[in-house]
Amino acid sequence: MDKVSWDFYLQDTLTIAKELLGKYLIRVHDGEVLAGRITETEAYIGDIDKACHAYNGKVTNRTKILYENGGISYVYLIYGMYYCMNVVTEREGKAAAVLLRGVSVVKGFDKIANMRYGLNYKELTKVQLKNISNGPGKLCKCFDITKDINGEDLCGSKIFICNSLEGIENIKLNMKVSKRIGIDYAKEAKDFMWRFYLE
DNA sequence: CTGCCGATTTAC
DNA sequence: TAAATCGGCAGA
Repeated sequence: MDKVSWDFYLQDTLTIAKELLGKYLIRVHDGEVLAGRITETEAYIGDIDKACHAYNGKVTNRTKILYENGGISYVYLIYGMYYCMNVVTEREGKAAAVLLRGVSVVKGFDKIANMRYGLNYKELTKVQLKNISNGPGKLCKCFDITKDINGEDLCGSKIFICNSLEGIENIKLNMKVSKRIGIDYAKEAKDFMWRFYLE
């Protein structure tokens, strides 16, 4: 496995958000390898972004992790019932991250189907297949990403990202750019074109 | 301590 | 279109 190295995460956040598309999120769960190809991301940059939890230098127990050196995870609970996973980016002192909004499953099908729906992969309906991991809360459920993954080293062995996977073809698809989702409260920042996805 | 609210999902 | 559901955060 061609694991992404620590220095990748110190780059500019928008660059990382785009570069993450097509890479593979790997989760090692009870010794089993689960993998998904990243298809959708969003950037959050504290300095200028009212939608960022650490906007304008805000530091709380939850957000302090966003100020650390890139290369760790930031997982938080939203709406009382779903987790969202972010990749912390840039150098220590700058609060920024990339939210993972969608992946397509490439490895660990049965385990993931069971985690998500309590079914075997072959039992899933067309609709369930289509919607299995196409949202931030959904992919966290698929990969069992909860708050005990918060702060996890992305160069460690529990969860990390790879450029390529053995036996998996790297498909090249077109990248699209748009406004971010679900942040209507964020004034002018809601219109930033910081969402990136593969067709 | 109280009360509001959200980087979502799903079912009605 | 609305309900589910709870931790973080601000204000008192």
